[in-house]
Amino acid sequence: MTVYLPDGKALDLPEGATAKDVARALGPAWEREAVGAIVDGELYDLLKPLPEGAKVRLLTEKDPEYQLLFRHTLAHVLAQAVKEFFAEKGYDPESVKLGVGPVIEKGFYYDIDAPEPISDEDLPAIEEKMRAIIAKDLPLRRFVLPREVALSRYQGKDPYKTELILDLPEDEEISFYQQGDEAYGFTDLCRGPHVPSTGRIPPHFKLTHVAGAYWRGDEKRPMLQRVYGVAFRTAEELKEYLWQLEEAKKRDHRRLGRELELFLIDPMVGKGLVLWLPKGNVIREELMAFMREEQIKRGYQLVTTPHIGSLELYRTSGHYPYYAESQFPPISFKERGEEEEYLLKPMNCPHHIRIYAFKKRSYRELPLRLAEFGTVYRYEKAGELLGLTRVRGFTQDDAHLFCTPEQVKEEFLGVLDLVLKVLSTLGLKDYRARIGTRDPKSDKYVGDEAKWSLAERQIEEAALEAGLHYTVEEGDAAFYGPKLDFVVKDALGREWQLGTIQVDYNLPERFGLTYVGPDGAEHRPVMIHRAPFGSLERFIGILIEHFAGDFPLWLSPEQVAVIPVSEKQEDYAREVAARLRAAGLRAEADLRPERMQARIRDAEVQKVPYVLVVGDREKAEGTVSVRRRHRGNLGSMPLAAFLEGVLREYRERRLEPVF
RNA sequence: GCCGGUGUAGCUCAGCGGUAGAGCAACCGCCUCGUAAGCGGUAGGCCGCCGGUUCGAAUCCGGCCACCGGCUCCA
Repeated sequence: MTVYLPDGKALDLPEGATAKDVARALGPAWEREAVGAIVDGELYDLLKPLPEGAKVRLLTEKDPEYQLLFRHTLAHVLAQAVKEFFAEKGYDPESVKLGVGPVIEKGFYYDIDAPEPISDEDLPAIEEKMRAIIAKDLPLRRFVLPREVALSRYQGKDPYKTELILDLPEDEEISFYQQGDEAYGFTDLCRGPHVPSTGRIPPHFKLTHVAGAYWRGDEKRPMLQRVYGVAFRTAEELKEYLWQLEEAKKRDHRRLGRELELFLIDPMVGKGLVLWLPKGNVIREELMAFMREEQIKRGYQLVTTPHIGSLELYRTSGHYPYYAESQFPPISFKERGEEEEYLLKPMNCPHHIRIYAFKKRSYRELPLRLAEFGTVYRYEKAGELLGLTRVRGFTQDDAHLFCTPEQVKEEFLGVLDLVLKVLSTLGLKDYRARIGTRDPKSDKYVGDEAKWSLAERQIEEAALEAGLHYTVEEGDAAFYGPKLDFVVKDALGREWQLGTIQVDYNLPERFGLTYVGPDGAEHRPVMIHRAPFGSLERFIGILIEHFAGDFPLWLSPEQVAVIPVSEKQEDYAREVAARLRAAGLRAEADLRPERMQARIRDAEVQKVPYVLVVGDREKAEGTVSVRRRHRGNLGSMPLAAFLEGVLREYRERRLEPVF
């Protein structure tokens, strides 16, 4: 057979040759250094036979793909170590059954059905066994078995592997990787790729935690134990990762929320229910004021609707009983003889729809844009709740745009512009856009296929026109329509959906909405659901982590702290603070009987953007000594000059300080 | 909801069968101070809740609750 090297040179090799043979042909240095190969753009190890005519580029430990190889092998080493761990406890190694063990972002995991729970305390012992396996430098071998033989290895012993084999397509090769030999080693069903021997795994890895994980992600199936690990090429990378993890924990919005007194989640009030403290509420109010301004500029009208609605309303919309599992149960008065039942509102759209329907609408009124900071309640599963990012009661910056089919694209683009304005105003650059489409195999969607396709096409066209980078994810649509979501990661790498724009042809149909067109006939409007922040709770949670608590001036709960050097300047400090407040700023004089240094420190720790230190000199001259958060003393200036600058920073919602 | 872990003062944590501790915060007092913690004192606890084992439980066991890490779900 013939393969081609990156420089175009052909290499003749015997049939069934691997990248290892390529390395050998290139000389002893390559034979020693090679760990894998890129074959026709695909990552191969040294063990898998090359296809005829392949373009082969060998990889060494310097190539980034090396990480994928040894992380994958580490998963196998982990599995072997866990089997040994339980064997030592007196269990039959066969009683440790294996699910899947893939490579993930910074490392790997393996899903294991163990005879008894694995706890975090077991990890050091397992890790030690892994290091021993690596030290033995067990060579890896790849082999292929016919389906029947492969099945017989696992049937009656390991139901997970059996199922994996049964689910492989008929024409797929069933490969195994063996490290070591029959006497000492481990063999796993695996498509690879791997490093050529366990000794090629750098020792810079660490088992991090254990968690339950349903077999194949299905909550109706057994739960396996997932052991997670991280692994890097160098000790520095591992150290850096662990350091970053510590730093990320300091940004955690739950921690900062308490330290900065922003919000409280009190079990006595109820889990997943947020109490906004005065300081956190400032952030909410500022964000709402910002959104109100933007919406009014863009022709929205504001409405207010109640927190509950009749069950009939949600039966019509389809939210009930479709989402019954994640709703607080209906409020019923049947025992008092009243038939009517209510639902704590899980969505605002039905209320807004009824506002649309309250009178006959003309095409001249469209698009009609109804906006509301609507608080909704959803009964999220207890184990899902997380700080501000996953709660049971939250406020959406919700709006529904009712328009003609012809107006959909323009309206969608208008909303997209608003979402991007929100993201840029807050400096959120690290987001991804995701178009959620309908999964044709699922029956959770309402409405006919033609309308779905139309809506999906319109979203994609608008996204393309706006030059947005996006991914399309099938099955991520709402039950009534496809959507464009903006997704960000929190400090610990978890993804959260913030803004969303949804095109909906179905709810107008279900509610029988119409408008009178220029032709005098009745037509069906289209709805766009949208929430640029998504939920204020989640959005602020993400903002806290994004800024690490160092909010830009316009969002800072306390914007200026005035600190007199000693008691002698208290009157001046009070006067300065009063002038700032009169100008609309959030300013306080700190008159506590602490040393000036201590009060400055407190202001820093509380992340107040500006501290004005005033002593005898400032008092005499009518100036203030300006100190910027994290930057230190900037020197003195007239109070009027400071005020002018800081007001500009505030009103323009600047991310960067003026001083 | 499921698997594993953790609950000690407002916060961070020590104590892990024998009368409950520290630092910070709070409160009181002294110091009157020039850009990130001045000094001294006082008070603060059903050791998450309920039950069990024990002469004796913060400590061991069980149940419940809350939280943490994942999984599942997310209009």
